[in-house]
Amino acid sequence: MASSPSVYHQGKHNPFTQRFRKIDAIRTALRTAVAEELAQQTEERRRETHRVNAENKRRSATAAAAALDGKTDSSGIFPGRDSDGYGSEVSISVPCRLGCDGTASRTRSAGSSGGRAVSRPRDRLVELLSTAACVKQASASPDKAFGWRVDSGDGPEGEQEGASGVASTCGGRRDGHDRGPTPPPAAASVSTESQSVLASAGAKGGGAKTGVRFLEDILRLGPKGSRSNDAGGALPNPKRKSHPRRGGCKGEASRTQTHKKPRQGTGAVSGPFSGLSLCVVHLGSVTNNTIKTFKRGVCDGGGHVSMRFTPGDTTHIVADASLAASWEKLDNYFSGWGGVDDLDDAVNGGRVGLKSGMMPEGVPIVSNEWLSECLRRSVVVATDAYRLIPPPHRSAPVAASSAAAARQQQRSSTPDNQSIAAGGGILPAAAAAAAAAAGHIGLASSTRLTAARNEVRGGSTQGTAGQSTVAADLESMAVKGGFGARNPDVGKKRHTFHCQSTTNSRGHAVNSEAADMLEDLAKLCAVRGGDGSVFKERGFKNAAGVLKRLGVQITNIQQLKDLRKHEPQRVRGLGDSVMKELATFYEEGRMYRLDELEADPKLKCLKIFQEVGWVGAVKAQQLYDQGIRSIEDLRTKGLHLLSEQAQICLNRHEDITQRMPRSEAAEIEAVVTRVAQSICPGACGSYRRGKSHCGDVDVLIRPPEGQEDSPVFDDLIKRLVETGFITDKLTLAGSPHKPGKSQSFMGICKLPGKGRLHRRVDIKFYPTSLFAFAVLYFTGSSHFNRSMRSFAKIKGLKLSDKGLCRVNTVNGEEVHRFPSYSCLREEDVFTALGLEWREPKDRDGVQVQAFCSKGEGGATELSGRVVPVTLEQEQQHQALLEQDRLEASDYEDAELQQQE
DNA sequence: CGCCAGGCTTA
DNA sequence: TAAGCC
DNA sequence: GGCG
Ligand SMILES: O=c1ccn([C@H]2C[C@H](O)[C@@H](COP(=O)(O)OP(=O)(O)OP(=O)(O)O)O2)c(=O)[nH]1
Ligand SMILES: [Mg+2]
Repeated sequence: MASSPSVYHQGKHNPFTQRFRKIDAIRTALRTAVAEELAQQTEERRRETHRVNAENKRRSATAAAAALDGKTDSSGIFPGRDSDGYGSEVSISVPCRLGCDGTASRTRSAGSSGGRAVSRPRDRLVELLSTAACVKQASASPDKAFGWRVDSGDGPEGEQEGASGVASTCGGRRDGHDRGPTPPPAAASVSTESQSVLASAGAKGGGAKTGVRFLEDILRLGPKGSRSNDAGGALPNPKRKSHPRRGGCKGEASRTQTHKKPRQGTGAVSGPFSGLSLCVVHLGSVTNNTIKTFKRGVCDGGGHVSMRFTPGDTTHIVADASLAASWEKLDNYFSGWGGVDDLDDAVNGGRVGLKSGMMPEGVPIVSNEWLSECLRRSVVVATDAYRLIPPPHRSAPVAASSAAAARQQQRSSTPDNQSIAAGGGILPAAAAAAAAAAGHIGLASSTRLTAARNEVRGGSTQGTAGQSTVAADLESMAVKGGFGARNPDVGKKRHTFHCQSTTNSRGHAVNSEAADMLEDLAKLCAVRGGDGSVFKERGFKNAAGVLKRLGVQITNIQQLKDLRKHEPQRVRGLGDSVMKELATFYEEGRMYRLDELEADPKLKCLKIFQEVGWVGAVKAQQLYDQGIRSIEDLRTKGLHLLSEQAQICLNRHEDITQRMPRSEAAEIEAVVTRVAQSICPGACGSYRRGKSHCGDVDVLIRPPEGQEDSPVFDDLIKRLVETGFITDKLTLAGSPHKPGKSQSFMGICKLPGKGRLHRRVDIKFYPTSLFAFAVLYFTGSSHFNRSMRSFAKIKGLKLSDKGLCRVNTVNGEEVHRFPSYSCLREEDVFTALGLEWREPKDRDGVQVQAFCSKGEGGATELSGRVVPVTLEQEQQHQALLEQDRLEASDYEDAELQQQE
């Protein structure tokens, strides 16, 4: 039924925007004279700033040098320098508040000993984070390259002191073997960065192993398996029935094929490709459109093409040739994450082996070129020249930590939801501060947090749950098969899940083929860059979503045209441009624009380049212009063309382009929060939204109670670096700590032990007063954020991670900003905006609630009440309600708000 | 034809 | 200021 | 690219 057209996706289709602009002007006029004046001043200040900036620029190098003088920040990592005086005054003797367990005091001493050793934390950090050297070394010897230890001659005793101090504090139990049964082969050469870092750290005194032990201690997954907080680990997974997908494996693909294709019954046909049953891997340059083309050709020749692997049936696996270089991707692909952005098991209850489950031996893996050749010549060409051979050693995947991981697994939903009655929400800043001081910490004190976290959310176990379903027996196979083993908690099932893919019984399996193609189109728009590319990308993406959510299988362009005429709401977002593509799609199965873009070899390159972090459309084009054509080229001859961050990302490319299973994100979160003394709500981002796989881990840290200004963050990062957990720094902002300011670190980390991949991690710190805004922001999704901010905007407010402020604007330009409302809890922000609370899991761009809706595909019915499916609907609704009030009270509303 | 979130680092 | 990222 |  009522599908849920997204009112907001971009563009000013918001009916209230315009109207608001009028109000905007009026309101502005009505603001007090004081405000006006202030605004004026602000404007003046702004100009002044510009002037000064310009001047500074002129003084360029000299100025920069001058700015830096006095401090030792030669690396420039801490642009904040000492001028503010915080740097050298930071006390690190008490890094954080006491933990709740006995370890607190020990840790504390660790902190202080480290502090003593490093009398100038900032300089230390600078040194530790100095990547220039790392990068340089990296190209030389990748293995050790990223040892953070830049042996700038600084006090080695500082290092080791720190390290040994730390070690000793944890030394409560230090038994003999640290590393446990480390397989002898390659143990030395394979030593991870963290080890090497620690090794060098400890070399002078403690010995590497002590250091290593430290991290393991933090993790509590040392050899002895001493674990920590697990109490209710909730390991056993409720077995979940996977509803056998309905019918034929041929979703709509065949449907569309029916158009032109006389394609008839399967196997019986005898053609050049009869007997061929291909499993096509949707990765790399093999796109939806490619697959479609393959399908068309092979099916016509009597063969069969699927994206699923069917043991005993599949004769060949076809994958992008470039995957041979990064086998992890294939591995990951068959481990269960389809690459299909989490329709999410978190919601659907586990999609385990989306593609298949695992990958057995014996079936040849061939490059897509083979298939192209076959199609071109209409014969089955010999595969010899096209075989993709897996690397011989495929190390056994890490299974060790999975138990711990599982324990962590199910959290995500957070504390701060319990709605509070009235008064609680918005307080004047002063009152808020008082409240906070009085202990009324809105957003989850850590205890509250843990409690809340432990409650298992609906089907969230599924990461583990899903697979447990049928999985057992494949375990062995997984290991020897060499393929999808890496992720122990990913399901493996055999003949299960034959059909059926990304959606569950209900709703949106519909139109997915067209939708997928539109998404590819979106991607290519982004890759190509240029003016408005972001919006084109979103435009296509949005259109894809609209189509998927339509709830009706479209087989004919006329259907859409009719809808457009009679129920325009349902197809909002499908404009002329998209309709044109859809028309050809439904008529002949092609989107010309897509074909064209995909045929462009340059775009293929650009797309690949842009998979590297910090390489965007512009840089990619430059690289191309320089004759670079592949990642390999980039590595061999293009390094110097890349920014420092891009170089790092390139180095870690194969690892960090993989999304990680939720369980691993949980482990990473655990390390960070533990080192930080659990002063935090933990991971946000996709993790908090309950996704089964995360692109990175976004950890939020808050000040310990009563120590608003302790340098927790710097301390945390320092330790994570020393410990070898953080292997690379991408950006660091806001260090050293300044009261009331946020800080952030973006970098790369790696869990200890073999078989681990490097992962992207973002760590942020916000003062208590901003915390609610920070959690909201950092939890996302980005679409949700844009949407909410957009909503705030039409109400004359500006929402960001730094607060929610009333703003005065003139012609859309901000002219004055009032101080932020105070919101102590995430929920308060919703309230302040007049929006209903939304669980993190419901903050993904789209629908999602296949979860609660047992019943329908469209709007959700929950306890008799219709719940808006998208924020946009909510907005519209709210906006309508608000409209009158806004109009009526605009005047006083304006009054109501000024102090400054 | 203007707008599409807002803030931050790096070069 | 542009490019890139969250 | 879609919307108002
Ligand atoms: O353009 C953006 C990108 C991100 N964010 C916020 C929301 C997002 O959830 C959070 C973390 O960003 P990230 O890129 O990690 O996204 P994610 O939602 O965590 O997804 P992924 O699993 O890809 O990390 O930062 C934005 O507000 N705007
Ligand atoms: Mg993330």
